[in-house]
Amino acid sequence: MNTPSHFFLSENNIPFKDYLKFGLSVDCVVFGYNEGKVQVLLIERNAEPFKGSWALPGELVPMDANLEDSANDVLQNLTGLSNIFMEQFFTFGSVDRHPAGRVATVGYYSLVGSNNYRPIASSWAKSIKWFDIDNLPALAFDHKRILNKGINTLKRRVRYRPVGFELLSKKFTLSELQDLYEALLDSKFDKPNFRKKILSMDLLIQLDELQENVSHRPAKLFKFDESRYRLLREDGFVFDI
Amino acid sequence: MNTPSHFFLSENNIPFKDYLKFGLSVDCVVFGYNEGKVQVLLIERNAEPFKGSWALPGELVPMDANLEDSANDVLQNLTGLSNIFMEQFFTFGSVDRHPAGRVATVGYYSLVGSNNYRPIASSWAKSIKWFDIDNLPALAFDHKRILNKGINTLKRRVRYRPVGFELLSKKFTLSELQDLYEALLDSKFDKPNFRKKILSMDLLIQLDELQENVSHRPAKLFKFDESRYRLLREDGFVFDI
DNA sequence: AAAACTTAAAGTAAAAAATACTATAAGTAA
DNA sequence: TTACTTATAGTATTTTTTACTTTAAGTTTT
Repeated sequence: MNTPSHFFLSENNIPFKDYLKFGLSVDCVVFGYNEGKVQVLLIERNAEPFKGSWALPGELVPMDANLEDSANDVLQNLTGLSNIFMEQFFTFGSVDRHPAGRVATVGYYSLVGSNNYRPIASSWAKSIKWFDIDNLPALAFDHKRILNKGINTLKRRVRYRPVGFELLSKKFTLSELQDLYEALLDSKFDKPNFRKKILSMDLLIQLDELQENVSHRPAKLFKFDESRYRLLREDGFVFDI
Repeated sequence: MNTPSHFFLSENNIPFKDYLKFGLSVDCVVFGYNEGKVQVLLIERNAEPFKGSWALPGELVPMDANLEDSANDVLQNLTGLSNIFMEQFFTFGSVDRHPAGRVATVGYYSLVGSNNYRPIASSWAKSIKWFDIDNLPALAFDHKRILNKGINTLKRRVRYRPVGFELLSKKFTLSELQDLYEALLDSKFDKPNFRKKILSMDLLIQLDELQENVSHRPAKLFKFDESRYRLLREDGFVFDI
């Protein structure tokens, strides 16, 4: 552990092949949002080790797959969706984190719009379930640590990138958006001021539609203006809430 | 690549052992700061592949070493220093990124105070050299991409964490601090306003010492108040410049 | 030793942004 | 029609940011 290696293989006596003994996996923290609560999708393991425990969905990366492809596969199998927002956040590689060998795992988090998912109950997990992030079960491996890091990453990034929008349906009201941000940042905002701030960014498109089936004055629906966001970003604009 | 694995090994026919064929390495983006320029430490490779090319310092992670330990070793061998600020930023794992096998690499960046380093010229690299980040040579492997991602990470994080201080000597003047931030964020600040902003954070301790050997009025020296920063952070304070 | 020069550092005024609050609009339910 | 709920517009106050001016404290030049 004190001899540098792949640049100076001649200096030690360990052949390159002896370094190719790692496993590599991806684990996904899949966030959702429902009824004012931020949630995360967990599976109940159907295989040893930790059979029967709750765990993050993930897989060992196949030798011929890139990391993002592997993470996307996990999500696709879980939700039936592709093209979901997904971002790497940290890699966990402690020597003893996996009981069966040296396996490092790359953590991804993804955001699933509340009406857009359909968790697929399949044979490869005893069950799949959404958990509120403030009421989580015990988890297999070091998944608790991974999940916590994922939650912290989301809470930090949500302030400086418009990732929040990904958690809502395509069309949403400003109150829904505000509720989400209040849940994510655990704070309260003044309603008129929140409106002003969001609208002044010029990132929302107001639709010619109103909320339906509500027992009060219906709110206008908006959608996120993604192309405009890209444009603004090129000019150095930083989303900030 | 379409069959999830380490949770449901029974479902496919690939034994666990066949997944343990990855190499894992760490690569370090070591930042320094000198004469108004942000710099990075590169080595000239002394082994195949890419012998003679410039590259990021790194090593294959030994089977019994944690990632951070491995990254620390690299830095220790390179600079003779331990306890340097160091943070993981991204993991690169494309199928074909290493010509000799499937090797994923975890990127770390570290910040070295300008008077604190002594790059160690040793046998394990033909040479070691600081490069200004706006004047970089071609690099081995996918190290250009790793380096760019490291630079972008630094430039983003420097706004919200007081990492900038790590790049200066323990004692510094406000003008030096301002120059550094101007270099990192590539912008100019008004001097009196910069002073006010920094001092109002209450994160600096003013020393009873003045700058020396300057041909003009000497400035007061300050140091970063780390314990106070930790305290403030617990109360939810976020450094922001 | 005085004058010129350079950078540090304090102060002040105007502009902009964030915050707190009030008023009105537009729907449903009784 | 009235009460009720939430949306949305508007306004006034406070705080923060930005731009600029002045003074201080050293070195160098003549």
